[in-house]
Amino acid sequence: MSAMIHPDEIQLRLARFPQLCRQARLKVTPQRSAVYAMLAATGSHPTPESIHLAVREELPNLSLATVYKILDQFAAHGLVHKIPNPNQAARYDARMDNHHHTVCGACGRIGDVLLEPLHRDLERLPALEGFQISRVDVVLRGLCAECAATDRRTAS
Amino acid sequence: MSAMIHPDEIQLRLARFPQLCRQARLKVTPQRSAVYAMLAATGSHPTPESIHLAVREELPNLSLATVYKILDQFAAHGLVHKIPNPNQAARYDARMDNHHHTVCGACGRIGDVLLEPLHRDLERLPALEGFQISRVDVVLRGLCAECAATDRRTAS
DNA sequence: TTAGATGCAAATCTTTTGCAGTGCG
DNA sequence: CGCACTGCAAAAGATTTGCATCTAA
Repeated sequence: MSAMIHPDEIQLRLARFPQLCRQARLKVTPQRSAVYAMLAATGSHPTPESIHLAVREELPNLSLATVYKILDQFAAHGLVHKIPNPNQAARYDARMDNHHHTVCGACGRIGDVLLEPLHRDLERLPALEGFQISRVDVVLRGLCAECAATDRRTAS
Repeated sequence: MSAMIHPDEIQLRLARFPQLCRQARLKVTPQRSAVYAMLAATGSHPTPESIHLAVREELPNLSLATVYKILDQFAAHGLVHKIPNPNQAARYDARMDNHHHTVCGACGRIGDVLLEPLHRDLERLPALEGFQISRVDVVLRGLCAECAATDRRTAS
């Protein structure tokens, strides 16, 4: 379930970064570059905490508060995707296509699912009564294949 | 968008409450009854805080921690539905049919949307790779009809 | 040059926990 | 009567904020 990312894809994202910042009127700082690079390179969905930990190896003075600020700005300007997580640290990723998430209730792992057709269907729902959709978040909760297997074995 | 609830529907839910508790092996306490009654009677999606405030008029000693415990248990046993809200207090409702939510980015109001067909479609997605769905949360973010109108008027 | 960014520490907000006392079944 | 429940206060996270200092453009 955890996506492996093509080196080419990473390069593509990094190359686009300065331009994305300019569009968002954000200055290109070492901190922002490092955070973005870390996110662009991973297929996992790290928390601000773990992003901080990882980027700190390169920028030892980077503060957690700054990571939060940077992630918020990135999310607000559409550079990254924020996955709010009930009563736990939020998760972030740098994929910006329309994809959604599976959350395993046992191991907590977050996976990606493509649900492209969903958006088209949703936009013409009469039940929306004039609501203008700007983002659709779909979270599928349950058990990932592995935990489901363990569960079956452990079941009383 | 905010649902008006039939008095009959409220009665139906309340009548079912003791039975639901027994199934969940939860004792029927005044606190639990009051919290459930409050949720069953409202079409809004109150926070633990506002539930506490409302129920306190009837049970002045009710503590917020208890409200949290009760809501968690209710949600765990399927008596109510928890809507986790990014970096804000969670919201709860007592409707347990398969419905989803719109969140207005301007006024914060939460509305209900019925997306019954969605579940059937999701369950047979190959992309899930063995993931067992137990709950689907769909959150449509954007602007409600009223805020969208205001927005258009206020736009630069 | 200067508006915007950063780092630190303290504050805030939501939710959880420990524990003694209480009450439902 | 016993175990589950409650209330209180204190703790635990996650995230935000104030402010002095820096730095990208």
